Amino acid sequence: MKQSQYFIPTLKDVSNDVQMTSHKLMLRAGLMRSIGAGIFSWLPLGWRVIEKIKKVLQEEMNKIGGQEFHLPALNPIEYWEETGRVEAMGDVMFHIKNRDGLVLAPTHEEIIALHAKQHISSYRDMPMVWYQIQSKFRNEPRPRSGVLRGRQFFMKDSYSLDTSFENLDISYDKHYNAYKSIFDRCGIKYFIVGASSGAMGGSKSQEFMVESDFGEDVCAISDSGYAANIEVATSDLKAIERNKDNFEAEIFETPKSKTIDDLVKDFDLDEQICAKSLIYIVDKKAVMILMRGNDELNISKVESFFATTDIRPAHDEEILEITGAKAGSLGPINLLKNIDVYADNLLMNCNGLVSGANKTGYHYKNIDLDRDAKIAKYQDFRTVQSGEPDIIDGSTISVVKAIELGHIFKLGTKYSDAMGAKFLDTDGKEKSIVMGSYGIGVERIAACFIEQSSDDNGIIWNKELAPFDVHIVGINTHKDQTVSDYCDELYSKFNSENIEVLYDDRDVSPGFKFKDADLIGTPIQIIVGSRSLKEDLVEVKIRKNSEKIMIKTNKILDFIKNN
RNA sequence: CGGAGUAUGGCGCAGCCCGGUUAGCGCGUCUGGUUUGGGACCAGAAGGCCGCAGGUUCGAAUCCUGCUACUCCGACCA
Repeated sequence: MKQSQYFIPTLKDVSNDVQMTSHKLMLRAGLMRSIGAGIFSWLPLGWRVIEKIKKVLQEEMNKIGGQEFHLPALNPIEYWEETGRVEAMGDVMFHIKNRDGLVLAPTHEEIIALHAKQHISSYRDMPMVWYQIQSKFRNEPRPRSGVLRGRQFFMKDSYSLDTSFENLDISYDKHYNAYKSIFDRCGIKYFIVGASSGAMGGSKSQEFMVESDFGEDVCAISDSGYAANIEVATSDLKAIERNKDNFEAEIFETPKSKTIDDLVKDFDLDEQICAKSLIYIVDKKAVMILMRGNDELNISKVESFFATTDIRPAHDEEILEITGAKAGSLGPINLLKNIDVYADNLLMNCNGLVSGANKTGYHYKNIDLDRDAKIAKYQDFRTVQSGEPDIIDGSTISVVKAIELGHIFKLGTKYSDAMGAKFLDTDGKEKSIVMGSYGIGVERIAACFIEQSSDDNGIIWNKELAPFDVHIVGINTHKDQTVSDYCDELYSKFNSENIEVLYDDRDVSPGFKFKDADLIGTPIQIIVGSRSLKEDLVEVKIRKNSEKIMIKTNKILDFIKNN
């Protein structure tokens, strides 16, 4: 591609609003432009990068037997009603206003299950891996950080269809390995965490994560290799030990202590033994959850424990009605209404606890959960924090922010049951197809790569994702005929050898070309100037380390082929 | 959805508090000339209903009200 005829609108600077390095560089290098919150145009150079990513995705998916589809973004809502996801998706799904019954698909489990129902009827028809790389639409409440969270974005989504959960394990493992190959080939540093399945449903799920301050996920990782999304992360902290002395529970006045912090300060107590009592409305039913005073409730764990997302904190009036006290004085003893009380594992069989008395301005001390309270179940409800020992070998956990690049799910039969996607098994019995679903954010690969591979001058592409293999920088091509002749010759030679080449033949000063070349960041630049050309040499600049190599003009093609 | 901020030629910004000539600056663009190995220089030129709608005022980019868009923070902790 000759740069004088190619649209690469590079910029010297971008608005101060743009925070993320990758976002800045995508704009500056002329890869992409935003036309609204979470909506982007890919410009020719950026589109080449997206195409490179797609190629890696296609090759690795094809290797595990994937078959590429292209499913419509416009979906009849009826299929979404069948699986109950119109409600589950809520505002996230776009609804078409001037044509009843159409939505924009945020994902494609329903349509896959539909086609499976239409045409998969025997165990002989499986396994299948169906995938696509296609635009997804999600009405994100707050798009952010450039292409990281958009309202329209590309997703590589694939779906496995199997005859049994054992075979689902095989398809899942194939995807797991394919995803590793994909991110390895892209040259991205990532880690894999166990995750919550959330609204998708199903059993096991894992996420492929890139550590970044701009990430929206929080993960617990340690040197031993422990890695889990904070939603499901656990640590090896032990429950508080029982005191030998076991005094009678005793009520005491705490008029000024509204929070655990107040209580600790006002009465010089250990924060650990001040149990906090949280009232939640789960599936319209009130429950109390007891936590150590210094612990944070993990709402994802609550969701998966109760197997529902219909969870909210109780309102003040509800709290008063249920407990007989205002928030700040709640506890497991003397509740007004008979509700189930759950407690975090770290409080298991504890005594000597301090907690509210369900009488505004009063607390109990010396509470023995075994003796004084009725705990429906002890469960892990807490959020892991940095510094805690992990469950592998006690290595210290760090809690880091991360960007979710990919997510793989064992869905099971949730969607096939709902849509009636069944098959006849070897035993002649009708069974539901067992599904898995697997997604990768295409733009996020580009963004994460740039986050990890750039310097002050611009992007540093690797071979796999680079929009072009080489960039010929012709010095004074418009003044020096020998330079432009040689560049032209090199350019057509590369083209005939299928080496993807960008040739800067513009009539601009050398400095300008150097700056743009570094910003665009192809792995190799070939700098052609009259001085070196007189000695039959050209200069090769390796972008990643700025190494400069002088090469004989007749050897340059071999050099590029071998690098 | 809660909070904060921003909106001024193509891009990046100043001006606004404290209303008052013709709304500035840098980059980019166009013309001519000089330049050419790390974003050249000189001269000239084009390009703005100062986000939208109301209001206050003799007079509004500037003050007030409403709306819209965008950006950032937050959406367990009783």
